[in-house]
Amino acid sequence: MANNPHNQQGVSKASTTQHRRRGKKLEADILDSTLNLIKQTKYEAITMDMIAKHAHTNKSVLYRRWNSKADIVLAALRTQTTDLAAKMKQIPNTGSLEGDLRELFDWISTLLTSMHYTNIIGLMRERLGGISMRDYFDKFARNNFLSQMVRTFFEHASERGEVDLTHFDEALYDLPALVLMDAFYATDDTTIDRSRLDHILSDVLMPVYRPFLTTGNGDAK
Amino acid sequence: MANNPHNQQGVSKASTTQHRRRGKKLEADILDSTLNLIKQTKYEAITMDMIAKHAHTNKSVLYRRWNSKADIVLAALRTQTTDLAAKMKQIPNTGSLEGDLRELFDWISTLLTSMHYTNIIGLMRERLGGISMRDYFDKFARNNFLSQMVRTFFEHASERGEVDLTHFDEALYDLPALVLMDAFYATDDTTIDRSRLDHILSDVLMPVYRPFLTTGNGDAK
DNA sequence: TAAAATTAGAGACTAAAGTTCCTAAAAAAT
DNA sequence: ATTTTTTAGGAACTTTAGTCTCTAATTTTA
Repeated sequence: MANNPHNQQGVSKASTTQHRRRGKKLEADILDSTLNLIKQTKYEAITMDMIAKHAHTNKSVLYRRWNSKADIVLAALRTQTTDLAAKMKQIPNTGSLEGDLRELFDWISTLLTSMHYTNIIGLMRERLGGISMRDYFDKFARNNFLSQMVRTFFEHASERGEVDLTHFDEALYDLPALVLMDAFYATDDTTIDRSRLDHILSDVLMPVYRPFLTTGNGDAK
Repeated sequence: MANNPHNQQGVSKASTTQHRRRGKKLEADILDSTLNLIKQTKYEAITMDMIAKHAHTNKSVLYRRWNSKADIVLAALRTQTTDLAAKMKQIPNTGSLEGDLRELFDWISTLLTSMHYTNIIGLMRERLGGISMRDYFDKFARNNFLSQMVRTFFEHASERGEVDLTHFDEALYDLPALVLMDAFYATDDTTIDRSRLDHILSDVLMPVYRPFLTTGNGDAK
């Protein structure tokens, strides 16, 4: 009772207790710290204690909010992608399926090359190498904005009569996500640059989608 | 010197030292044990000590041969797939691309439904949930026999003049592996049955590949 | 067949994820 | 303003992957 280790009587309160953050503010700070760490260090090299220390908090605080290291890192990354998705504001509507897709790819390219995101491929390949398949599929590959957006493009194209979806299987909406994922993971290139994305769109995806276009009559060029 | 814990003088040697296995024999036993374990328990619940104990050996023996838990489990699974790949003996050559693909899918179906492999999807989705993307891509998705075989089918088809590969991108050889992987991981179904595989081949892959067929003249049905 | 080189097996050790329990701030309720 | 509820933060603890070292069995070499 007499000497509680916390009552170092007289020592300026600045160094002892700095106004505890809680709720959203604390959470935002933690994710921000995590993001900073993942920009500098690869996933495997980051420890939960590091994240906690970096955010001036404690491991138990982290586990109260997220279930695993993968969860917290993915959550941190998602703040960024949803941020940028919001910036993209309205869904592309150029009047043609290919135009819409190209705008989406432009945007991905911007996302990847913009200052903040140059490392995102490195991130995915090197730093997120330890993230499990299950996590990846659950949280990124399916039901993500990418596949959603592609689906919307096709719906618009269908309304315009540009495309015939009679024999178009649902699975084909996920193709861009799958092929991009493949490109991110299965290559040794350090960067996925603009030309690489162009290649994927022009030579892989469009050839797949083109046969579903109803260019004038029955068969395309 | 007098009482070395190992010299329990007189105790039948059967219980003390049972002829140490080494080399290939030991390795085969370990992989076999691992396979047995993964059939019963999910990946995350298996420990290296369990594997070692199960194979009546020691953890250090495991790490002498494989670099990680993922490695040893993948190695164990691969013994099975390469086993079956060997049984498949010659590459399908039915005279048509679709026929060849269908035979490959038949074979995958057999693999998945045969006694030994009913659990392989559960394995992939539940028990291998902890395997990293990187490991997966490096060791399964790319440069695997599946993509290789698809490539061969297309080469044969090209030789027959059945298909025109001028604008066919390399990435499309990997499509079956990617789509199957997606099906394995991103669904909540317990089984990938025959009809599911049929659907993937008929409604997803064939529509993608068909436009490259040179059925008679320039454009197909 | 004895000596030398390998390699299995036992077990201690390290590091980091994830858990638990406790104390003390901060916020909400009275 | 005081009590109650919630939640942050500290720290010890458990588990398991992965490392390291030592001893003894097996194989190879001479």
